[in-house]
Amino acid sequence: MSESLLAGLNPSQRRAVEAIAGPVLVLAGPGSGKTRVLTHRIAYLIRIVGVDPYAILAVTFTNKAAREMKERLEALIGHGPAQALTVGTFHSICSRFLRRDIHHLGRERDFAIYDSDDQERLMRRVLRDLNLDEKQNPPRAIHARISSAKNELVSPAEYARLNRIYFDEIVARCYERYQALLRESNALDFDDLLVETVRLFDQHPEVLAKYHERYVYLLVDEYQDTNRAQYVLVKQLAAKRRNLFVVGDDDQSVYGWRGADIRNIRQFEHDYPDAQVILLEQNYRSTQAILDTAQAVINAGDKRKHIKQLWTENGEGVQVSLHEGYDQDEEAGFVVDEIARLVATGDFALRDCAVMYRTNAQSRALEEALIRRGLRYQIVGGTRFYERKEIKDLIAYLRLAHNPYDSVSLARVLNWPGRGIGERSEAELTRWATALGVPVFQALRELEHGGAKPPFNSRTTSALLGFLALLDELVAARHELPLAELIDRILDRVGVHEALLREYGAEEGEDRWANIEELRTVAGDYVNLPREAQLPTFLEEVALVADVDKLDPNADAVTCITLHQAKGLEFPAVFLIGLEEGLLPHSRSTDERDKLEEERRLLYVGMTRAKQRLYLCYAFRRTSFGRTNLSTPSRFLADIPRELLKQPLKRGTTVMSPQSSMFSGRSGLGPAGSARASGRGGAGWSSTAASAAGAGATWSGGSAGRERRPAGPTEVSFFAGQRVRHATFGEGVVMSSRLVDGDEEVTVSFADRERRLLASFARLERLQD
DNA sequence: GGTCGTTAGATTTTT
DNA sequence: TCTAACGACC
Repeated sequence: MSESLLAGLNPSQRRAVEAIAGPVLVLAGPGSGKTRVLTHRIAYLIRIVGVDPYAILAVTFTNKAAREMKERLEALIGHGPAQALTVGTFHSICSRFLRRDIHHLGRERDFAIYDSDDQERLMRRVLRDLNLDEKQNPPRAIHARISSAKNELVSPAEYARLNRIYFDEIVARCYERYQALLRESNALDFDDLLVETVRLFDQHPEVLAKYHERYVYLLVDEYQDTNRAQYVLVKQLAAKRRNLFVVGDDDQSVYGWRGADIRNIRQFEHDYPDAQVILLEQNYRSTQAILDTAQAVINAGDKRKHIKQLWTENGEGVQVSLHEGYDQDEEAGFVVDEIARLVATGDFALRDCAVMYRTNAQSRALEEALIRRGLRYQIVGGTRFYERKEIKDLIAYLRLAHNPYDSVSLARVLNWPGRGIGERSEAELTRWATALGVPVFQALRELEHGGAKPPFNSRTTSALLGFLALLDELVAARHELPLAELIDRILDRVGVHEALLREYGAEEGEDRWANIEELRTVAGDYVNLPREAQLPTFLEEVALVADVDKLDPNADAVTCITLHQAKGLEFPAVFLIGLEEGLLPHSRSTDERDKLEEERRLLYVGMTRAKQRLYLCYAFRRTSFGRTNLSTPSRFLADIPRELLKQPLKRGTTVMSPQSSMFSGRSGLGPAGSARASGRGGAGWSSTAASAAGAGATWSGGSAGRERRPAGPTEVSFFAGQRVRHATFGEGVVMSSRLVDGDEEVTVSFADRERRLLASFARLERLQD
């Protein structure tokens, strides 16, 4: 047995599998077989060392990874033992712990889990309660601060103590109130799942001891993306046994914005001085050509402590391609054509191809091109199923059946479908509950008993009582019915179908109803669980599923996915699109070095997803927010030696300026390449708006024959500051000018206001100063 | 209290 | 370009 578990592992992987005791850090380059190491190590512990699977806890980054790990383990150790393992994300594992032990913190186990939408709604209520203006204090911004504070394990009291700017004082007050309302609603938000677990272990050593007793071996995947709270949690759990095995790659740390702290992995040896450190450098995924290109990008970044030298026996492979599209549509057209071509060769299936991008918005042009071409595809993310209004409304009813104190869900459906409880009455109800110091549900109960004098007229009162009766009925039904039937009861009793038809008309109403039916089908799968467990399990899974979890690897379809979600996946052919300044690196990440480096790693992650073919694409101009702008190729591209890239030249295409030797060679580029390239896009890419739009741009159309060349001017003829006269509007000053769809659009500030004019029509007269 | 039309703002990335 | 939120009306 030992043979088969270790066979086929390289010496480093083998060391990692066999390093049983004490802390171990595995720095695993992309495609170096870390999943294999994790699963084989677990199997090894069970089969060879004789560890009870019950004593093993493994943390993965997504539910999908957890599921796959379990599946692989089933093949290695059998169904029974695999089921006894604890495998999941930090959030799902914490949720499980808390369902069991949250009563030690004086709370109830039926808590609801608030997602970002719920969190924002609750924050709105907080602002209203505190009489703060939403415009001046954007709920999302405040919540973002609170979320970061939680990730850093900073409590409301501590936050208030930290003397800071005025805004923080507001945040502190909101934080306090926000937590109070969560508690009143018997709810936890995503961050609380971690924070409360840490607090539980901190305040109740006897509970932690129980977990110490149980979990002898800890494994954590994607350790580079852990935040402070997760770091502390791991430390708590590992404190006694110290059998902590973490796997990660600081080159793939891309969740800094979510509180992930790259130092957790970089300082592991400092935290655990006796740690064994194992580097996995052999890559089994990609061709050498892809690896070289990816390493050129990552090595041009900041210096790292452990520099991995990735290598592979996979052979050189096909050169990485670089492609400039005329605009996002042509870029998408190229990608789609190329996918069709790859598939036609018979070497690739649709499922082998993935297109990756920085922002979800980029998927639109792509989706259109795929539809036009008739290729099957699946888009990960975007408008998520569980975020659709009708789905969230139905789930709100389910959550109320589970926990009627859930104030966000209550407010959500209080008047849906409309039952005569308008905005006014809702506000009144909330204010009344706040005054009484009770949850809204409790306030409704007061109304029923005619206790404290309620501020409602008789019509509103009876509407509210009708709603309360409905809630009571659902809460009762929750104990009597299996999940699927509970849903049917809600749909029927609430009149969801009729409401949807009334609200959206026949066509859209039926579409939305189809979504409801889909949810109903999903719920049917829970019938195998004990009746009492069906609803809570369902709600928890709904709350904690990630989009990527639903990716179907068996569907024969092109995968469209953000770079973040692509982490951990691999595809034979990968297209990275939108490699432009402002997009990657994203414009909000260019002002800080750390953020910029994270963008670089993001590109690296994307590139290293590719097994055989990698295409790097950018567009010459791009429309966002309905405005078209010329774009500059990403500065990171300048870090790739030109000889590593193949630029598929197409008929009649000369890309950009004559010196489109694109890369001025790497000589002298050094690690500061990004710094040098900043602002102007790098010397090699002197395609600033002016030169690209100017004489140098000998662009003559996209791929074979698709004529998209602008017929109008190729460079702007008006400049900011210039004084002009218009026949109707009089004199004005040019604010800016740009090329749009073959014309020049000039923004001019006239006496009354600013106007956008097309140069070809406006006949602007240039005035001398 | 519900409906319609206008407008400002939005898009980083997500458990 | 698209959406949610707001204000004017019924």
